[in-house]
Amino acid sequence: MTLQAQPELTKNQSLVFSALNRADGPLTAYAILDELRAEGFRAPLQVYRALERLQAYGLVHRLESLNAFVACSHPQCAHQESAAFAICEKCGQVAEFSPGRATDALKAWATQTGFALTNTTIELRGMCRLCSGAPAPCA
Amino acid sequence: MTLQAQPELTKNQSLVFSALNRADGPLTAYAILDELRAEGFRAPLQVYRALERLQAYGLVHRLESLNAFVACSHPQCAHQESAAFAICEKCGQVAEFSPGRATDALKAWATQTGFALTNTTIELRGMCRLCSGAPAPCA
DNA sequence: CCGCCAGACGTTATCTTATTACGTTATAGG
DNA sequence: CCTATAACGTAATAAGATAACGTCTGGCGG
Ligand SMILES: [Zn+2]
Ligand SMILES: [Zn+2]
Ligand SMILES: [Zn+2]
Ligand SMILES: [Zn+2]
Repeated sequence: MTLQAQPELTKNQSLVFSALNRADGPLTAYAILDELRAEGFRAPLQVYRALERLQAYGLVHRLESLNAFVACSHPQCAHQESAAFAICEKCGQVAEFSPGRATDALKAWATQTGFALTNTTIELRGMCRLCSGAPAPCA
Repeated sequence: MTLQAQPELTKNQSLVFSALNRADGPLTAYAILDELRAEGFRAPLQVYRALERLQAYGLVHRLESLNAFVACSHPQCAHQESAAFAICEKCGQVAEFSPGRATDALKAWATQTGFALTNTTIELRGMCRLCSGAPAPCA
């Protein structure tokens, strides 16, 4: 994770960050690009460059299993602890949580094995409470 | 995961599976394709179709953070338990292990939250024992 | 003030990864 | 034999990510 200090965001970084915050779920880089064409974005690299910084600042997470990005749910805590995500396959909602005990278990494995752990990806797939409780898509 | 019963493999499935077993690390779909051009493979879809089945049979895993695939390290056990992977960023080796306690913790979170969990992705990044112990790349 | 550097930016082209669409072949059941 | 199903072959295209280049800015030493 190795979080970087966070200077003030540049214009492009702010635009990308606010696009992610407006969205009610994860966005792909190209979806962000389309969101921001009105603001003058023209090329994927503008999005990827901003995302790279935002991730380094801990404001944005990448969902590996979706090739998509979400704004951090609790940026204030800068959650040094690795984050985990529960992705609803019905409605697309993503819940971010802190997998304290799971991370501890993985760290223990790493220590035992001699693996120098720098980063952990945890992504859960399934259905959120609302979607699994009712047949209709959740609000 | 929902593992499927495993009938005998088709020719293409066998070829893809053996390519993954020959490799000493994960392969991308296109790397597999190149491996198998000599055997008559011509198009990505031949690889993706075989991978799809092999994953369903539990013989192959996809590494989400690499967009790559590995043969299962212990296919005999059909590890209903979700697998976890430790990826060395120096030498590229991948170690598969059973994250029992971590999975338990994630299941507990899901139960508490009302999330109907079907699948868990756990991928660790860092350096393997050999690479972090010695400056030279590990054997 | 001037020259220089580093960081952000813009643009194009290209590369990698994955899927859609459609037609063919092999095979098992009735 | 007829037909349904699964696997296969091929071409085209979509989706995701990066390389390579040049420009523009603001800060700083001289
Ligand atoms: Zn977060
Ligand atoms: Zn849902
Ligand atoms: Zn396995
Ligand atoms: Zn290594």
